[in-house]
Amino acid sequence: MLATNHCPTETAQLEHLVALPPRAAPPRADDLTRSLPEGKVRVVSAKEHVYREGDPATHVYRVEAGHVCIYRGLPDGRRQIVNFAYPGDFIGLGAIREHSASALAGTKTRLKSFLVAGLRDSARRDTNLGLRLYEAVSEELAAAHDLLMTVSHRSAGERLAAFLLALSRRSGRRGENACEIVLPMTRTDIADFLGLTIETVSRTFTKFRIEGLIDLEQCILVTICDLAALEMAAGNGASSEQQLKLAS
Amino acid sequence: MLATNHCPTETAQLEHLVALPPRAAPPRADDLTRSLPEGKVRVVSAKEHVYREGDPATHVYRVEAGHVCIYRGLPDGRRQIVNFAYPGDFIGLGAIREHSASALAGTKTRLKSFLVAGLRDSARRDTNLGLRLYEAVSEELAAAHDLLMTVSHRSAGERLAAFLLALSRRSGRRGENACEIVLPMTRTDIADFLGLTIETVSRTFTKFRIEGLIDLEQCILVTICDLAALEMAAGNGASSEQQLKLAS
DNA sequence: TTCCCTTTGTTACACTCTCTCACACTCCAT
DNA sequence: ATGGAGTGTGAGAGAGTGTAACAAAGGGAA
Repeated sequence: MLATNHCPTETAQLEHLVALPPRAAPPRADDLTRSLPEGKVRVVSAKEHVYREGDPATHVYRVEAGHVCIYRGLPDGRRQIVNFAYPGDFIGLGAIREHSASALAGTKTRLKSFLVAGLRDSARRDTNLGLRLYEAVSEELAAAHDLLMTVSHRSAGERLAAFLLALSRRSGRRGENACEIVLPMTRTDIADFLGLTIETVSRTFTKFRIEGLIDLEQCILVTICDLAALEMAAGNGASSEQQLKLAS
Repeated sequence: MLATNHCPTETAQLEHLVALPPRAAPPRADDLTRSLPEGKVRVVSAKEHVYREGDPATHVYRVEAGHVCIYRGLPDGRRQIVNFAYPGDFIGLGAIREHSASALAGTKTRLKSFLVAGLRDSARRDTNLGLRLYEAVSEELAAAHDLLMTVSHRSAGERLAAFLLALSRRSGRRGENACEIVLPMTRTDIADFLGLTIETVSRTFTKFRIEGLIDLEQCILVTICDLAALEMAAGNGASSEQQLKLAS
């Protein structure tokens, strides 16, 4: 094993990989904000919470740069990341009175914040906004069901493969290279997303590398070498219907 | 092991347990239907689909009697039940263009159907309906996250205990006896909901019975003997915050 | 009714995958 | 330099699975 891919605290590298160019512009602004007053900018540093489970849901946010982990926690420390929010994504939408999940900035993150009260007012005036909110949350629901399917019925290899493919598709959708995936999140985050341990994630990465499915550099840059084999490993043999989706 | 709890096809028994008395009336009609024209009745027999994944989302339904399993399927047969819809619950709400999950009647089921087109029209007129739809789906999203947490990070015992407690709370909310839980669904359904195998579900039921947490009769009637111990088994030691919720 | 067949549930045993624990290594910040 | 955070890898343990066999109940046919 000549694996010399060791990972630095990712802030430094990611600042220019993620934050620098908004590339293909905020790709799908969901045009949710068009009916809203301009949001206020909020900057959150790495490992800092945007909001916590149980906080009153006063604001929703759109990620402008960086990335945010949305997660649920158990008192004993176990946690489940339910989504990684990238630039252009909204967070906090599903909250009624209080947030049902926590939002933790993975890297230094810039957000636009919108008042929930204003959102509801606008929804009462603009009859279409309510429907758009409804559709946005419906998409999140579908993504949650995808993740549920993946986590509960798939092996470690299938989960990681599905995850990489989901990130690849997301990159593609954003006009980036779909074969070069930047992983701004740590192994711990990936493990908490896929319901595995970091050791299993690490081992599975290594396995994929040895089998020639992927290439790993600096442990944050994944290159997909054999897309077909990766899809096979994800269990998307015939029907590519059942793919892991990332609310994005 | 003198376990002689064997389960009949459940239709006969359930017809009078579930369908007969709407008991405490459709408990939370979500008042979603008040702004809608009266829905048409549709009756679906046991093991028949209400709709399938991929079907165009033309209707949403409210369950009147019986119960419906909402599930996602993998081509190889593995499936994940995402919710059990009971009388009063809406199904099909989260679909935008086409259904993202299938709905299978577990027992003979009576539904009221509502046209999606009509729903959207009404939402454009009644500014509050859109928001109520949004909130309904948001609740489903929170329930999906609960299930995700349960399935990915909890042991078999914790999962089953959390499931029984969720059903118990649901019964309580409906004004029924919270300690006598009727299980209209099969072991297979429970397994597919909790991400386990039927053998493990069966073994865990037996374990709980031996430990005196529950009593089993006819394998469809569960009596909670030791609520505190069951909550302990579910991992709800101190904070009872993290409970499995059933969208209901 | 009785018999047969299908469906559903229970239990035992061997096996497998993942987790747990342990330690080494790299890079970065102090 | 030193410590901390993040990652990679190995050995052993354990929870859950898969296979298989059996039991019980219901439905259908005669």
